[in-house]
Amino acid sequence: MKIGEIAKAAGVPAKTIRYYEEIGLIAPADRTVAGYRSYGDKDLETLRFIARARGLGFSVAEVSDLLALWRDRERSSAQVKAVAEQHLQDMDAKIRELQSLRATLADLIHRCHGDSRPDCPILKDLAGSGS
Amino acid sequence: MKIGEIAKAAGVPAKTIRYYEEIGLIAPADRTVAGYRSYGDKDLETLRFIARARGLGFSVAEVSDLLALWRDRERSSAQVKAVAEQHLQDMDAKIRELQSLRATLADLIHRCHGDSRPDCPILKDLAGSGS
DNA sequence: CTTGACCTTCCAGTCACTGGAAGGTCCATA
DNA sequence: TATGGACCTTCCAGTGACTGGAAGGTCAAG
Repeated sequence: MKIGEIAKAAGVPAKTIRYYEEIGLIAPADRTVAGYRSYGDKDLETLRFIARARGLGFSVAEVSDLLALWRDRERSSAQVKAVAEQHLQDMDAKIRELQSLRATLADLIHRCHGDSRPDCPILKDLAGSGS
Repeated sequence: MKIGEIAKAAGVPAKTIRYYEEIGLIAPADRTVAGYRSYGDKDLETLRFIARARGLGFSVAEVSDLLALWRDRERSSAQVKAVAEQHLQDMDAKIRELQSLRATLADLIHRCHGDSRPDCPILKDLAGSGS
């Protein structure tokens, strides 16, 4: 496969694949005589793995760890679980933070009548007179 | 005030204040004879406003809009509310997305026994054999 | 007069791409 | 055989919102 084909098959832009190669997430691809990158089915599997892991919000560094674990027949599932659980904790922290901010903002919006008059609790609060 | 003082007072790093000036979020500061930036109480209020709005998750561009509205005595509260509501919708979308990913990940983790054996549903799913 | 804390500018790096320019390759059609 | 268009290549720059660090200027205290 050339890069455009594998890109379509894996659902990852060709540019991103070159980028992954550049940062060492994937191995440098074989080249045709003309210098075109050439991929096989294994590369497609790898890219799909990466795409799924990124889609779950794992960072590229985490994906790199997961890839190594994936390729290691000797790994323990505990190792994988540890990476996933760390990520879950990060997600939970982020969700909690967003929910807390959301609640504050929703309250501010609720208290703003939103008409043609200039008086606005949102600005008041941001200016520091609110709390 | 010099930049270090206002930075401490506003709870914003001096570097960030210079950055805000550079991108035009705040006006260029007055300078002392020696070339040091010099700030007054109004600048402190502005920086605090910015810090609070950024803390609520507004982007710098949104903060810029809110600042303009804040300084405009003729603005309607409806204008402010519109900016805030847009941001609330963005936050809601992000929270929903994170929660959905979190649920998928939590399920995967739950199904992984996490012992010394290599068998792991997390990797299986990422490899595409899971769904 | 020196020390150390502050200030200045400028350049580079973060993260994970994305866009675009300039040029090479390949294949089908006129 | 020429040519057009779709593909490929590399390299450089930009995104958002900072952050770190180097090299050098300024100021007050001791």
